[in-house]
Amino acid sequence: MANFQKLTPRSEDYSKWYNELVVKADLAEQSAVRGCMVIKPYGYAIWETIQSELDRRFKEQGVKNAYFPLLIPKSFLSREAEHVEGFAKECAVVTHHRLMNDPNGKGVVVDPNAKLEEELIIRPTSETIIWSTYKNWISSYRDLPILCNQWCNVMRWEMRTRLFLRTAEFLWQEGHTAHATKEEAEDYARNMLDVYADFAENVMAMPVIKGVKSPNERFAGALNTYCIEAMMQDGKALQAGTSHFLGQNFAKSFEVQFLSKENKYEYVWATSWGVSTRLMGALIMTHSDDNGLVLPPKLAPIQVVIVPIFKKEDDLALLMEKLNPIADNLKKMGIRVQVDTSDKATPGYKFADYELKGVPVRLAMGARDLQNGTIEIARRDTMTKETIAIEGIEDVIKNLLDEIQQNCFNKALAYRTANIKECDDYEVFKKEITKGGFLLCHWDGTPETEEKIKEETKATIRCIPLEALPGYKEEPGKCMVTGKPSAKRVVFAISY
RNA sequence: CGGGAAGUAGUUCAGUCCGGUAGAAUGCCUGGUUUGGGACCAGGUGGUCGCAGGUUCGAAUCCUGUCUUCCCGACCA
Repeated sequence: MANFQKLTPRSEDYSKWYNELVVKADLAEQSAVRGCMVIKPYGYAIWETIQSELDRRFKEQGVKNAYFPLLIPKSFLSREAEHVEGFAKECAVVTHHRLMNDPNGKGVVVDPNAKLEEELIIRPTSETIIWSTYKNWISSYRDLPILCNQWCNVMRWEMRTRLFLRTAEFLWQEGHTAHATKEEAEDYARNMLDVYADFAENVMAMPVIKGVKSPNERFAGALNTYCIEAMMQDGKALQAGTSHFLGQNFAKSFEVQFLSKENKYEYVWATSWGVSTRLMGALIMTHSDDNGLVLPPKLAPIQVVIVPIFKKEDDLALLMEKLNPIADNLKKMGIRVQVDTSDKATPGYKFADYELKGVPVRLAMGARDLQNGTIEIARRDTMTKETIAIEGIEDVIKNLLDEIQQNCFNKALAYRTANIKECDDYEVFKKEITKGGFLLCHWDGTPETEEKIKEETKATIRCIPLEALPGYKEEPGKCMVTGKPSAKRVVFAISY
């Protein structure tokens, strides 16, 4: 244990161990550029898996990928009043297009003669540039719907950043759709929420609550914002994905009209939806433990690692005679396998290192196993291991991966269930909310009450659930603050 | 932008109060012994002490200024 420098989380100081874990796990680090992050290769491999799984689901919905410009003319952003209000405070602005040698001989300076006539904004989101483009793509009802998505980076100059959860630059996908009718657009926004929820629960093994944002928390320029909310291991809420029904706001701002079957000009209806590298933060904070990352198998870049334990080259050769066929069979079954034959680290070091990286299943074989015809199989989620016969190991592993995937989800769901309570008394609420977890409360539906609660407790309405949570009934009641009537309970929590 | 803290080896930090040869652990390199849970021994590499002034025979240490980072608020996917 001599070399094992502090990885152990001080659970009460979650963000600190989280940073430590991530850096140690070779996922990402903060770069010299304020608040931007460097995602290291192993971390990026996780992001690539997220991308490919989501992309497949988008395409099933008829979505096509496209790419739009990084720089947005300042005037575009100001076309939609609420939108600019929401983003103006966090925009990076390009003002010049050239550098020159410093006349005083100190490196380079901005050339004052290269000032742009109109400043350009580095996209914080692409609604405006995309809608200015859609104007040229749409003239008839036959052009609709347009279902586009782009994978890109965006920049929001936040006051304070937090690795993965709120970096100045982040990677994401943003979908932007245009529809002929209100109903179709609303359905689409709602439908995308289901795609996100399905991905979160079945791929990331992260239970989420599907809901609607209150007007206060709504996206700038949207009529309705759907979201999925997840609970992290410290009881705080994290918004993991959003889908917005934008109405005709952007169509009107950018003059996007189409000629209907009835030969009338109408404004198109819009949606936008996105998830970001924040999902990587969600992944880590949902499943990881004191030993490092825990990855659900469907997202693990390495699903099975095989570690031969040997002293000499000859021993390794004997072991590989047994291990190579296993590795080959697993690969044929579509399982991502890595065999670590390196002699540069001891087995103990390798074990700990793959645990840090969250590899779901580890196989180890040494001289002892070779004699007995056995192999050691260890699972990351429970940190248990057993020695079993080599025969039929492939099927055991396949089943085990499924079981681990399910167990990750069950564990997270059990934690969430244990930390959700109903609350009808505001004084009790004030105390309970500081302990973390979600509180289901009645709310009178007014922004004033929500604002008051936020000021007094820092808690916000995470969402108004679309359906009753498992084990709860949807029923009317009275607002816990004002006593006014409420149709159903909403989810309150402290959020990231 | 308010309130706090910190900048010293690749990394984590000690040394600063009370000025006097630049330190530890870890990492990295070499050699040997090891290898079933982050091995051990020996040797080696590695720092304009954030930057700029000032005080002093002498500054990592004292003084002034400045820059940067982190934490807590306001803002947010």
